[in-house]
Amino acid sequence: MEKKRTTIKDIAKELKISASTVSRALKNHPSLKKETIDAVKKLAKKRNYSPNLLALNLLQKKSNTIAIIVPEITSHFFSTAITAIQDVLASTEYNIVICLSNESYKHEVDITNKLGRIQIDGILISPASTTKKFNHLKRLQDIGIPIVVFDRDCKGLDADKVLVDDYFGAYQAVEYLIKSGCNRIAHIGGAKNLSTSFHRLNGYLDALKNNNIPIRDEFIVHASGYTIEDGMKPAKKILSQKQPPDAIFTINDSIAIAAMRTAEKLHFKIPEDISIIGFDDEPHSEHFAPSLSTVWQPVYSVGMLSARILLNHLTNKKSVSDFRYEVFKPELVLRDSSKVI
Amino acid sequence: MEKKRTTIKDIAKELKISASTVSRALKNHPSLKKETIDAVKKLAKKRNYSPNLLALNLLQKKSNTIAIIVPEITSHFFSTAITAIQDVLASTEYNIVICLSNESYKHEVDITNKLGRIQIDGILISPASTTKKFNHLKRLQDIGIPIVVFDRDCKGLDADKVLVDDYFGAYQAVEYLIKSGCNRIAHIGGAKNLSTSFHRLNGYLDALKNNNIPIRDEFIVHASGYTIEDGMKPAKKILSQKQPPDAIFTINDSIAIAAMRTAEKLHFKIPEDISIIGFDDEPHSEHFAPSLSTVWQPVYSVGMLSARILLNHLTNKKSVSDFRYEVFKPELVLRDSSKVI
DNA sequence: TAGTTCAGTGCAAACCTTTGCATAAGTAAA
DNA sequence: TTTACTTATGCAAAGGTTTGCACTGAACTA
Repeated sequence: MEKKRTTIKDIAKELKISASTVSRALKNHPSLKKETIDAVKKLAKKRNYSPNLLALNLLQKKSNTIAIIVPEITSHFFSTAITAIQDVLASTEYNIVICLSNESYKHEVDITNKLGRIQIDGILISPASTTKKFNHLKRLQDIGIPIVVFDRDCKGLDADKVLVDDYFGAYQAVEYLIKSGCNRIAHIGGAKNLSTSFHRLNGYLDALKNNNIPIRDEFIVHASGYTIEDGMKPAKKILSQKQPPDAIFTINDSIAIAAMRTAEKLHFKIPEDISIIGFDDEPHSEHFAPSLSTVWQPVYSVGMLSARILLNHLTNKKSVSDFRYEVFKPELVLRDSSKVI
Repeated sequence: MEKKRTTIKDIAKELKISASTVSRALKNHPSLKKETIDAVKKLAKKRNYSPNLLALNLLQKKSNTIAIIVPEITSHFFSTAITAIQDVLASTEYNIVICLSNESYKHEVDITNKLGRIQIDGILISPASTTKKFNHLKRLQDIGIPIVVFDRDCKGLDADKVLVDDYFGAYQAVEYLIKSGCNRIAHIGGAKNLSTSFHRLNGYLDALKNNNIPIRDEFIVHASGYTIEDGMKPAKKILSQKQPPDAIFTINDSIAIAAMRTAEKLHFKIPEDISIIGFDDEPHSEHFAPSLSTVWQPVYSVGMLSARILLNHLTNKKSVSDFRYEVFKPELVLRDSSKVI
């Protein structure tokens, strides 16, 4: 039933020459007779020959494959980052495997083990929110696999890093809220040990401090995930207080939607009674009711640069210990969910 | 610098036994002495041995890898489908490569060629909108690679198929519009040769016909892509006619947003002056202004079933010629962008 | 004692390709 | 005619693992 794939040996046998000659002919080796080369190429085409990459991989001890490890792909951020990476890598000979950790440390470890076994060439990773140790990544570095960390930092791991200045983004957003007259500003944060959450929280805190606004613990809540659904409970908790806030800065746009919907249900007017600013600037955020003020991130650039850095490592193996640390600046995008100054 | 990976040979040499014995010991071969097995396992653990999958792949002539080929991953539909597939495949020994065709036939062909070379085990595909011929897929089937087509049909290709009843979804939506009193119903469609666009268009047409509503060519426009941006021009074209429609049924939710925004700009009231129904039911669609009526698709189920069918083919190789054809029913979800009956 | 059986292990081939070195035939120079 | 060199090609090893078959030595049977 299944046709057997044509191999170099088949061609060699049919042409009554050796496999090595066939191999060289296909590569236009200069010391071969032109007729031999032509004959081989002709037959190769006729037999629809394509090299068995598996054999090559074994020979070269590399799989020509790059892995991307991300917590999920349903959010705009990661799907866009992956698209950017793919766009850069498409023109190279590398295959791409995309692995979803599902925000689980255990999954992530399993994945990295698997990747080690198939002799992956390089890794681009944004760690799971539950990942606190990075031994699994160090192990891979130890056997010579270059790793580029993007968006979510791996504190303590020496590797190339392409990040976004989350602190700056948060600071800008909260400072704007203050300037627009808000002084009871709440924050719905994300998973606590994520660098992104951490820096956004700090940006929020510092903006308050530097403007002499008291920090209230009851105004800081953490969402358990990143979907609208995940934002509902924290939003309710914040908004149903006796003395509710007059602004909310959220960890991402979906949580911001949750906050907006909850605010509406509780008869707050946006932005008159309460301003809301998100983070990410998803393509849809402009079209919510009201349109969402948010912090735009240069996702595509993050993805592209990460891929380029990895590619660089793979091409010139020399500068292994020389890690790059790149930080992109996000931008505040003002729309109708926040007051005009 | 780079530590060399421990191989079976290394262990054999150190223990002064043969590589075959080591191989068997690691697999608990019954004819081996218990002490041998223990000794091997102990050393293997100490040396942090992990099998070289590249060698195994070559031996077994398969890569233990399944490929997913999709046009893009930034939309909710495909990212969710992929997540579903990944969820099913995570517990198996298969690796997953995700390939983006970028809606380009040429890309798709390049991808399939590449996949053939790395001896992929199976493929899940939703073809690009520009793909009309399927020889590239047939070629892979010919060398024994099972293919499961999902969501977007490949007309003329014999393969397993997991689809959504787009005709039914469209018919339901348009019939509802008619029942709610609309009789000048427009349609913004998608890429013309996609099965999904085709069936949704037909559902639209038949609903009109069966209710004796004349079909107007000026009410049928095709968008060039699937983003909000792509929907702006078609929406404007339809809405700026002297005798504009009183309802629009769009190929997806993003185009529906474009229609809503355009309608608002032209001072139509939704749904009083014009009803709008989309397709997909993205997580955000509930939160637009107004919340969007749309057709929900069982994406996750589509992904899961596709993966299961492929897995089945890989486990019991026997029933190769027995293709499955599964169609899921979508569901109309009514919100505020359409009138209440 | 010779023959049989069996546990335990090793050999070598196979998977496919690449590549350094060797070899063959042929040509040109001495 | 011999030497030296060129041109064109082949041999064999390497990469890591699996597996059918063969082998060794010991224990047992007749």
